[in-house]
Amino acid sequence: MGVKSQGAFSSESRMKRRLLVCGAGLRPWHVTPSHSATNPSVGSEELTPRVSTMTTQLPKSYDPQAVEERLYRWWEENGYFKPESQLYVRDDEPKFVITIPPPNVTGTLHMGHALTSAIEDLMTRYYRMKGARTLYVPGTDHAGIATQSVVEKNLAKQGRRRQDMTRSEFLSEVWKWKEYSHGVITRQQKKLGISADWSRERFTLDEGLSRAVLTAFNHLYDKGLIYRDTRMVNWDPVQLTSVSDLEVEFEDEGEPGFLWTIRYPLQTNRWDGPQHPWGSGRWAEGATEWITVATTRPETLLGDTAVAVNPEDDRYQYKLGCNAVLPAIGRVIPIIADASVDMQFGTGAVKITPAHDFADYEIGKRHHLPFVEVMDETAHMNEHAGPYRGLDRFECRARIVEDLKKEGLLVKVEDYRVRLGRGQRSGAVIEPRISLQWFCDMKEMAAQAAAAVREGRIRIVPERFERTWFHWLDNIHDWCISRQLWWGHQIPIWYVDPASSGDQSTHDSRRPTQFCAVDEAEAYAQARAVYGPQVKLVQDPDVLDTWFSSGLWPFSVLGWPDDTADMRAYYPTTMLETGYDILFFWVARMVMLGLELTGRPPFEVVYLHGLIRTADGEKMSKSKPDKLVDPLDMIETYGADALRFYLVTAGAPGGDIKVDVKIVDGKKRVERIEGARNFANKLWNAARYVMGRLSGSIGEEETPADAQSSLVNAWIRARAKQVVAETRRLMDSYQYGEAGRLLYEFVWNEFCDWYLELSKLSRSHETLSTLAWTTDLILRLLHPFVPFVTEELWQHLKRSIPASLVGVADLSWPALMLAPYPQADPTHLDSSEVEALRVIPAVQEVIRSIRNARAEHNVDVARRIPALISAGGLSGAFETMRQAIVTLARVDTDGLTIAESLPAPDGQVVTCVLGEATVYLPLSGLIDLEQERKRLAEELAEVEKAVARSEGLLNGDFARRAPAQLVEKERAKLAEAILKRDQIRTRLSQLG
RNA sequence: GGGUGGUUAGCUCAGUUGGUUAGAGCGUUUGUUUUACACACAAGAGGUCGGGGGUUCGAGUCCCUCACCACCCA
Repeated sequence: MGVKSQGAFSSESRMKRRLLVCGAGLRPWHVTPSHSATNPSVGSEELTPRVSTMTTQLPKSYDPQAVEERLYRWWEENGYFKPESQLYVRDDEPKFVITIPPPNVTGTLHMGHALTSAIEDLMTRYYRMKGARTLYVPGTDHAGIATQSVVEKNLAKQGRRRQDMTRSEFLSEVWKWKEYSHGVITRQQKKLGISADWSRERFTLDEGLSRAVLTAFNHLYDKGLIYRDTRMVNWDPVQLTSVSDLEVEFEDEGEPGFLWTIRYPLQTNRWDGPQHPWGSGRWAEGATEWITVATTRPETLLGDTAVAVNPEDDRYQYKLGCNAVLPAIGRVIPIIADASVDMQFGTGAVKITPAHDFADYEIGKRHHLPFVEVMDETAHMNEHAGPYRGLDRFECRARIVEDLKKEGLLVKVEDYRVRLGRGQRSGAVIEPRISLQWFCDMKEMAAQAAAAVREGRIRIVPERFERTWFHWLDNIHDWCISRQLWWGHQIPIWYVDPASSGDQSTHDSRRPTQFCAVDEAEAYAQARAVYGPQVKLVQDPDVLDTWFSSGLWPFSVLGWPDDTADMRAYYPTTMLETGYDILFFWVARMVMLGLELTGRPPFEVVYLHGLIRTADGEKMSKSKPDKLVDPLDMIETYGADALRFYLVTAGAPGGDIKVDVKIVDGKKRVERIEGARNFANKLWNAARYVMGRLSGSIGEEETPADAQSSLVNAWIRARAKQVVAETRRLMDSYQYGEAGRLLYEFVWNEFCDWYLELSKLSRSHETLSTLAWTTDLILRLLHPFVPFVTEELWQHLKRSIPASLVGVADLSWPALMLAPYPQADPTHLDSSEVEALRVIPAVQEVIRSIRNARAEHNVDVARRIPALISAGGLSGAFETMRQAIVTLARVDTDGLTIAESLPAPDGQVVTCVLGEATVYLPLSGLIDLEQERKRLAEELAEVEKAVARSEGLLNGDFARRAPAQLVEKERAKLAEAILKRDQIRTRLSQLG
């Protein structure tokens, strides 16, 4: 049975050829090796028809550095990453479109980015090979705060400050940085081998994407979803900008701090206020009544406008309605009742600072309290802070505590864990601050986004993240979208300059004082229609939150808001792949904005990967250089394929990956990446062997197939079909790690360890043909995981295939990356394949048991030993496989006896009972019969346990309730165990 | 306070409709320059799947509960 009949695998391959667009003349290799088909002599004394295993000119081990850059350039220059260049496209395969999560142009990429790239490119290459029209859109994000602060830090090193420059001067510095960082990032991604269409690369501040931002803003503004309001926001006093809730980070345990308990004097009929100045030590002299509050932020008391207690709190009933006198300031503030006060916390009375605390802000609004701001934008105390004016907030805290003590107002100080919010980028302690900002109303959009997932229009993988998705969207807050930065999309709102509008109009509240437009000209047109030609406009100086523009990414990169060919062809996209840490930041916003602006979910599937961590499970950071792993380092050390294979197989979907780094001789080593590197090398050498066989094949092709090699070939074909089907199943259910591991084991443990070894026994045309066919298949299967080594080998295979074998595998494609992914139906195996799947494992078991016995008894590897196999129904099969047993178990050719039933030989014999078959190894001089008895007795005990277990199962409810198939299986198992048991018993009785 | 995930071999981790005797890599033990590969080959050792309870003919897998760890949200 020839290999050419593997129709199931190649039938698709000639579908839909298209002409190559460009670069067809380029070839992916430098050297032009000529294959001189030397035919080394075969070991003469061996009866085994062992054949030449000469190598080609391929180096003995895989050298990624010699391959990767050249191949990448070749792919790219030929346009193979472009969907237009695809040669294998199937009508029944839906398109596959994925947009890269645009990395920030803040510097370089880390392992998280490498993981992202590895998975996304795996997906991309897989779908491309499956015949889906495939597009992977690359790009970068301007990353407002993050990039601006990097550039400001760089400027600071030169002693320069943004504040001393004009906006456009500063921006030109940022653009310079952007160019630099963009170059670094794209180089890194290319080193990883991503098959992204660079001709479609985008940047969030591009002209096109900026227009998308303007259009989106205008749409939302016109719909009334964007509004400006004075509210309490998270203020970063270092970056000098507002930040959204999501950009504030908290330590779970809180940070070490103090809880200060302070008493405020009450106004009474005997004491109506301080008679002495603050700091005199006599400020509260004469006061008789007090109210005691606890706080972690004593400096804010300067802005207190009330003290609140719980209305249910009996301790304070009589004080309600009294007034307290605020230390330092002397302001008279009321004691009020509010149900939100926690009676258990501190003293049960809390100071209320409506302008500097989120909770107090709400209380302040409920009770119409004055809002007194005591800090400026840099978190220094302002003119309302009395004697503390000009001090930094922390310095002020120290001073005021000291003064309170001096005035006898400090009751106690306790250690306390404080939950501090810090800016995600700056690390500065966030200051709640009242300011005028732009907000986006999210309620309706969030409901739509939740519905899209609930109704299955968007699928989240792994599914468990749906719960957090719903929880966040169902509790959404309005989004503060303005940032007080220079780097970003300036808010498209123009205000009327009051001086230009005439006195009348400014008092006319029906006239708009701000205009939203897509550009200045349009804003002026609107304004002139209201105010006449003399009106002057000033654009809002703030920029939009970066996530506003990246929220448009899947459609803005395709040309939205224009009706472009790409929008029509590739939107909605298929896949959004990213880390779970930006599910809210980014994914949710894309879904909300996509639904709102395009009316469609921007993608069908959200695949979330985990985070890269150190061996201790911490986040990798530059502050822990020993545990930090640089992907470029790893590529240099192990190759891009090794890094990719590791990242994809290291964990499960959505699971974090801990990278365990060892430093050996000053070099960082990661064992698992090393393992992946070894795999690439294994693959390299396996293919090298195959190509050696192919190039040495002249003269071999006439050799007729023998029964043994036909069986072996049928076996690997059958196994390959099973593996192909399983790989596809796993890939199609996003279980890439499982698929990678499956292929690893198939290639290493079956193809290399058994099939290649067995193939050495045959010089038939069929064997060569099967070698070529299987190698091609394996390279295709593995290509999405390890694109470089597979492409390189495939190109060599293409060239080393002899004329007599052309057509065995479809090598006509210009590149492996453009060739079809294997397909197979493992339920349709021919009879030889079914037989092989039964027989070969039994042969493997025989060989393994003989090897095991040899090792146990320290038989010299070179020594050939006799063996007698009492094979039962397998005797025919074993006879067929005689040569394999002889060679792989190193059995003496003349000393191998195979029969249906054989008596145990006398003397010192090792017995391997395998079920149907029993192997006897006469090893005189090496066996201690007493020990042999003991070993067999142990085996007997074990098999008796198995028999008992099976019998128990079959006599119980299992036989009645379990599926018939399983019961049948169990019966077979029992039968085999009984057989084995009886044979061991017989043998033992023979041994006495 | 609410939620999610984790706890499987010395280490790092797989194990997706519950179904043989629970797997891999690394490490480890023994042997081997066997003509593709020492980044290798051959043969081993190593696990009461965090504790307890339950459902089931059958549980690493489903349910309850407890412990510890991590993360997310307030």
